[in-house]
Amino acid sequence: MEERKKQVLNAIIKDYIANAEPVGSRAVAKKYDLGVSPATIRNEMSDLTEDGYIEQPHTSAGRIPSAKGYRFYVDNLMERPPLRPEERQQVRQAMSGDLTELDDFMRNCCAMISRLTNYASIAAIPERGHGSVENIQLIPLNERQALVIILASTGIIRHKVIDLPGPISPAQLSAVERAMVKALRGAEMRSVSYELLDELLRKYQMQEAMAAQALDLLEQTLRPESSTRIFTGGATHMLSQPEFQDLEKLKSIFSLLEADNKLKELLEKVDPGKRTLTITIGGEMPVEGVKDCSMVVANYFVNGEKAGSIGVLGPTRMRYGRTVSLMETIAGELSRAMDEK
Amino acid sequence: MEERKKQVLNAIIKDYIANAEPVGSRAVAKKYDLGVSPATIRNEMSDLTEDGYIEQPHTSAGRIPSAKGYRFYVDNLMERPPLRPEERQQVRQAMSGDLTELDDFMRNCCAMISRLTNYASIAAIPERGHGSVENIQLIPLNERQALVIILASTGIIRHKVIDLPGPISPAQLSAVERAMVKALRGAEMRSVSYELLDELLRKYQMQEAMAAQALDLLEQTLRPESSTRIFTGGATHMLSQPEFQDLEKLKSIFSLLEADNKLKELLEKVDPGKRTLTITIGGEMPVEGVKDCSMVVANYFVNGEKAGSIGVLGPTRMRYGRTVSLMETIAGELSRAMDEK
DNA sequence: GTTAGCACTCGCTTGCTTCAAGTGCTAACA
DNA sequence: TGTTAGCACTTGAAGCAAGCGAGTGCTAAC
Repeated sequence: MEERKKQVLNAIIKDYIANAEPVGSRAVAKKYDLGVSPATIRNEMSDLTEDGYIEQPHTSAGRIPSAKGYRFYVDNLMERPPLRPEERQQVRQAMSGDLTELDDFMRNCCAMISRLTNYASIAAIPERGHGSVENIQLIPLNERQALVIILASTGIIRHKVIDLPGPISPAQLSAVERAMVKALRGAEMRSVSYELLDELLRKYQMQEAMAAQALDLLEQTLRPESSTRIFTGGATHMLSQPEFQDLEKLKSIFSLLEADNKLKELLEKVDPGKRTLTITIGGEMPVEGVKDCSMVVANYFVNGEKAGSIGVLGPTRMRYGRTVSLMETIAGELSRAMDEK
Repeated sequence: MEERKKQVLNAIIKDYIANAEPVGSRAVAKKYDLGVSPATIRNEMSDLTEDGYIEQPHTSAGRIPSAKGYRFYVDNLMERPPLRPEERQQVRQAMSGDLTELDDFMRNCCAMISRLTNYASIAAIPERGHGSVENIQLIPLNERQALVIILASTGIIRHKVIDLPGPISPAQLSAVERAMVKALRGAEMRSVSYELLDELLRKYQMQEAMAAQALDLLEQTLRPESSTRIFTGGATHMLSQPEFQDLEKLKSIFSLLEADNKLKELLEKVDPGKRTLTITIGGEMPVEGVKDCSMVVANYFVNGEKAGSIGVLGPTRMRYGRTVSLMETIAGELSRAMDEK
């Protein structure tokens, strides 16, 4: 694409992101000093429309960016302004929270993101946690129930009340506990599975009955149905976006944000995978009802392994550059906070 | 109030709750068979308007109930239809969830309420829990941190990672644990405080240094800042209420529902106290921004002591009777579920 | 005390006009 | 050949008047 076309596209997108109103040739010529007249801009805009980068809501209106236009902008034109000191400060503060109360920590993190971006935020953490197993404790509650506590190397604690397969004395339970610790200390949290434990326990030649009990315990604790925990924040901000004055659109956005399983699916589908960050724009969104939205999702890592993802959901008219800068910083800080311990 | 006036008021409120549109004299005469003509109804309506039970949006419209009208309705006219079997079934199912995972249980409970009412739901549980202390465990994580686990008689488990006042060996910690259990087993959860523990520990003549440590532990665990936990659900339903098509109203409702501390305050102020249930209507609402809303809040009890509250937030044009029936049932079932253990 | 009748009020809808923004085309210009 | 000025044209939004209809309040008769 010729340089001037890029400049025109850039001007249109910047202006539209700022004002949420169709941009005319006159406005481009006036505000963004390209050294040419509105008529020339009009010609460029006509070309850009033909190529699908911008659209006309109706004949007598200016142009608005299309999904393709945003995509080009994000890939080629966008600047990534560094965070301002006070913003960096807010990120730091959220990160200084107590990691052992992970739920509160993540909720707080979402609140911080929404405060800084004015968009909705979504975070996912794997239920099993990450890092490696540091300790396992089995605490008898009564004859038929016990509390399993797994301490991860990240400092995060998982706990779950489980039903015992049969009456087990505290002494027996403690023997099971010792065997489990021996077998699993140092293992990767995410790799701790029914199968792994089966293998390990056989290796350590636990007696058959006890092994079966331990397996059952662990399976209950790590049951896959609760494989991801979802947090959201700042949905209210959506009400203030001029493109979401339409109640129907709001309904579909809010019902998505209230449905954890749909959010799970969404986050999985837009996951950046090995990369740190991914941007999904409008029609690229993999679920219905939020085709007018964009997402910026970042992964964070513990020991080089993906530990979770966190993102923002906003209108396609999103301040991409700023949001990307923020999410990159946050993901980096999150990785650091969890690695450190 | 004369019988016929009551009938007219009842008819107007019922109709307005059902259709969300001003009710005219003709409609009342036609749909609700009072055996008199529209003209007579008009006279009654004129009186009711004068007395402030109903209002006219403008001259040529019908009447809508005022807050005073709703209040009279709720106190004198309202019927409380029993739950339908399938509704009762849904309540039962939500109550059959795992109480030890109290957060999930309450979230699920809120979801059920919102599904049945189509209003937003709010629940508060005291962080300290209720019932009495059944067991306390201190688990060393490292030299400077330990995990405190408190098992309540309700079957609910509280846990918290605390920073130790100084390096304590596992043996020492276990001595502290034994002393704490001895001192506190059977005590009321809500009464477990710094002061009580101080007294108890002295009685049991723990050595000074260890007592100080134990006190510090417990104080951290029961720190008052986290005194109530709030859950919400079904905010999306508000978007479908015809009276909340106005974005500004929605904003104030949603921002309230996102602010846990404001919800805490709200629930405290509308608390039924000793009674099971309270209804707060429109202008009676104690916080700004939800003066167009009503709330039905119910308490549930463990051993005759208030254990928490749960309620719905909807438009003043709420189906009060139905909602009251539902909330009474739920509060009853909640009390039962927590008492049983 | 109740009712029929009727004039009156007032918001909502419809259709019309006007306005302003912005385009696309053409012809002139450098 | 690329750029620009000029201008006719399109179209949604805003403003306005007329007509409609739901509903009222009053009066007089029952």
